[in-house]
Amino acid sequence: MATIRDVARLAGVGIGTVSRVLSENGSVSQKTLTKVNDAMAALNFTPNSSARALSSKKYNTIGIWGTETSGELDRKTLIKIEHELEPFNIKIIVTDGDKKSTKNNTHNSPRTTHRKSIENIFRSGCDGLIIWGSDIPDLEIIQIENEYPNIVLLNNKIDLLPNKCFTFDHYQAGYFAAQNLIDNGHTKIACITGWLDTDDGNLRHQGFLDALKDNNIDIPNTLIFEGNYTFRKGYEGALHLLNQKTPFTAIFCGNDQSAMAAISALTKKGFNVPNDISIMGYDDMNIASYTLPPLSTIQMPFQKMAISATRRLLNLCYNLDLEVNYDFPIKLINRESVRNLKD
Amino acid sequence: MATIRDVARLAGVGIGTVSRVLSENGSVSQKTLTKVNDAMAALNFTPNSSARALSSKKYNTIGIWGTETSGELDRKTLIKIEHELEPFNIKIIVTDGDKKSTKNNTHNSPRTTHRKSIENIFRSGCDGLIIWGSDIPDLEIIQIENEYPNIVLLNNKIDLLPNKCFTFDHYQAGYFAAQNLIDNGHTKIACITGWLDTDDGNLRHQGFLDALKDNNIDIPNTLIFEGNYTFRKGYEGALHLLNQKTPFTAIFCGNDQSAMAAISALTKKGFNVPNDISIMGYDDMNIASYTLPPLSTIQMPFQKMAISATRRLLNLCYNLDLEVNYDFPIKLINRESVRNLKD
DNA sequence: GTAAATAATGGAACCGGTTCCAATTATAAA
DNA sequence: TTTATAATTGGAACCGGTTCCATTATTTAC
Repeated sequence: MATIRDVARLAGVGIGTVSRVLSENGSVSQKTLTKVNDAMAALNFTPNSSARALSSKKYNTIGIWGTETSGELDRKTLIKIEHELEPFNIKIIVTDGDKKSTKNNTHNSPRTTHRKSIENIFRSGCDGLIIWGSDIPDLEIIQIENEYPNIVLLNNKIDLLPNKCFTFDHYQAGYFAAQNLIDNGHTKIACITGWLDTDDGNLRHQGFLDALKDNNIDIPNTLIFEGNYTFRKGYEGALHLLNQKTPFTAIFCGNDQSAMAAISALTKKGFNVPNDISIMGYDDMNIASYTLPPLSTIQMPFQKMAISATRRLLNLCYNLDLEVNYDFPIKLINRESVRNLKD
Repeated sequence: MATIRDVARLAGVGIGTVSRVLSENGSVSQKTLTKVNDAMAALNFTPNSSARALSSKKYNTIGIWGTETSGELDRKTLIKIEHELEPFNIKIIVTDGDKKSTKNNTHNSPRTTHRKSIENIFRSGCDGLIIWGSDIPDLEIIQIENEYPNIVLLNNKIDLLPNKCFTFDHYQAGYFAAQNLIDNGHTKIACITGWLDTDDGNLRHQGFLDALKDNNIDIPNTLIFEGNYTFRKGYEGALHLLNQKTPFTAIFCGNDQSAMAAISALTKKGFNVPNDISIMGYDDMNIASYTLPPLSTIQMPFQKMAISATRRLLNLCYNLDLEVNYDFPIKLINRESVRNLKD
C-alpha cells in the first residue's frame, strides 16, 4: 500500500505538497497538481484513514445511537443517511443503547448506562452522534451536549437545544388523528397508546386527549389501553378493550403495527372494520396500504427528517454549511379503516 | 485527553509498560500492573483508537455491505451483530452497494461499481466485511476474496468458498412450501416469485417447481408471476393471476410481504383466503401472525445465521476461535392461510 | 554463592498522515 | 530593472499508539 512519501518521490515533490493536494486546501500550482495526481493514480494510492484521523483529530465517522424503543429506523433510512455522508467520505457506525455487557457495569442504573455508552462511542472514535429517540432524560442530554456538542437529536425535542432537535409535532398529529375520528361522527373513541415512557408516545396521546376535550367528549379510562407499538400489544389491546363493558366505535392506535394487530383481533372476534369499529393508525408504514381494510393513518416524512438531522450534524462536525430543514409537515391519509358515521 | 505518556509519567513507569498492560500480552509484574491501572483510572484514560489503528494496522471495525435487494436486514439483526462485536470492542459500519454518486463513475457497469465499492470500504478502513445478498457474480466474489480474504457471505452460497458462506437451503424451503400445498390437496398452484435475479429468489423458485414436477403436477406459465418481494408486486401479481383464464386454488409467494399484499388483492376482489384460494408465505416475518388470515409460511433463523457469519468473520480478522454454526434448519409454520382440500 | 535462564522494564523508532515555518519562485508594482 | 508581495514548496516535528531490543531485576539450578 502506497504512502504519501511514495507518491512524493514518484512525483518529484515534497510530502507537504502531496498532503496539500490531498486535503485540497493549501495552494498548489496546476503543474504540480497534475504531477501529483498522476503519481497517485499510478500507485493506486488511497490515504490511510487511521493516520489521517490521528493527525487531524477527525475520525470522519459519525455514529447513530438508539435503543429498542427509539422507534422506526429501517435500512432504507439508514441508507439515506449514508448517502448524505458519502460525498464527504464520512462513515456511519451503528450502536445500540440497550447493550448490557459493558465491563464493570453491573450495578449501574440504565441512565448511567446510557450516558456511559454515549461517552464510549465518542471515545472510541466518532466526530458526532445522532441520538435517536427520547430515552435519555432532557437534563442528562444537556449535560452530554455540554461535553460533546456534536450531537443531534432525532425524534426528540428539548427546548434548550433548539437547533439540534429534529422531530415531528406529535402532539399536533395526535390531535389531528382524533379530530379526524370526531369529524367522521365518532364520539365513543378508544385508544391503544404507544410507549408512554417516551416523549413522542406521550405527546401524541396528549394531543389525542386534548382533541377530545376540546370537542367536549369524555372517555372513561377503561377505553385507554397502554401499548408499546408492538403487534402483540395491539392485539392484546383490542381484545382488552372488547372485554370492557364500555361500547366504542373507533380506536386510535399509537402506530400502524398496533393498528394492524388490532384489526386482526377485532376481525377474529367477529367485528367488521370499519363498519362496526373504525381504526386510525399512525406512521403510514408500507403495510398500511395492504391491511384489510387499508389503514387510515398519519403520514410523517421520517426519511426527510433523518436527512436534515444528518446534515445538521455534518455542519456541526465539519464546519459545513449544508441546508437544513426543521419543519416536517404531517399529513392525514384517508384510506378505508375509518367509517363516516354521518352518512 | 490523557495519553499513555501521561499514564507512564504518573505511574512512574515507561510507555512500553503501559502499552503492555493495555494490550494484555507482554509480561508485567503484579505491582506494576496495579500502579498503571491506578494511573489510568486517575486520568480517565482511554486509548486513542486512531493511533492504535495506525500502528497496529487493525481498524477494529468491520463493515456490512448490502444492496436494496439483499433481503431482510432489520435493526434487530444489526443490533444482534453489534452485540457479538462488543466484547471485542469492534465497531460496525454500514454501507450501501447501490450508491450511485461515486466520483467518475458514471459509465461503469453495476458490477464494476460493486467491486469498486467493496474495495473502497476496505481501503477506507475496515478489517473485514459481511457481504450480504447475492448481487455480485460468483466469479467476482472469488476475485475479491483473493485480494481481501476477510469476507463472509450472508445469504449467498459459493461452492469454492465453503466456510465463508452463510445461507439457508432456499431450494429445500421452496420444495417444502410446495410440498405443503400439495399435501393439502392442491394441484392448481400459482406462484408469485421473489426477485429472480438473485440466487435465493431463484433457488426457492426452483425448489417449488421441482416439488411440483416430482408430484407430476404441471402448471402453465400463466400461473407464474415474476415478483420482487415488494408489497406492490404481490398485489399486482395476485390481480394478474386472477386475470388469466387458468383456475388455481393456491399461490406460493416469494416472501411474506408479497403474500400479505396478495391476500389484500384477493380479498378486495371478493375471494376468500383460504376458502377460495390458499396462500403460502415465506420468511415468517412479524406481520405473518397478524394478516387476515394469519399466514402459513416458512421460518428461517435469520438472526442466528447473521450471528454465525459475524463470528466467522471475527475469527478471520482477529485470529479468534469462536464457535461457528453452518447449519440453519428451516421450519414450516402452519397458520390459517392454507386450506386442506382433502377435508 | 555463582552462573544461567527467565521475567520485567524503558524508550527509540516507527506507522502515515497534517501542520507549520522557513526557503524558494513567480508575479505585480514602482 | 528592482523591490515588494504573494504563491508555491520542502520537510521537520508531531499525533498517540505498538514493537522490538538492550538493559536490569529476579529466579532457578547446581
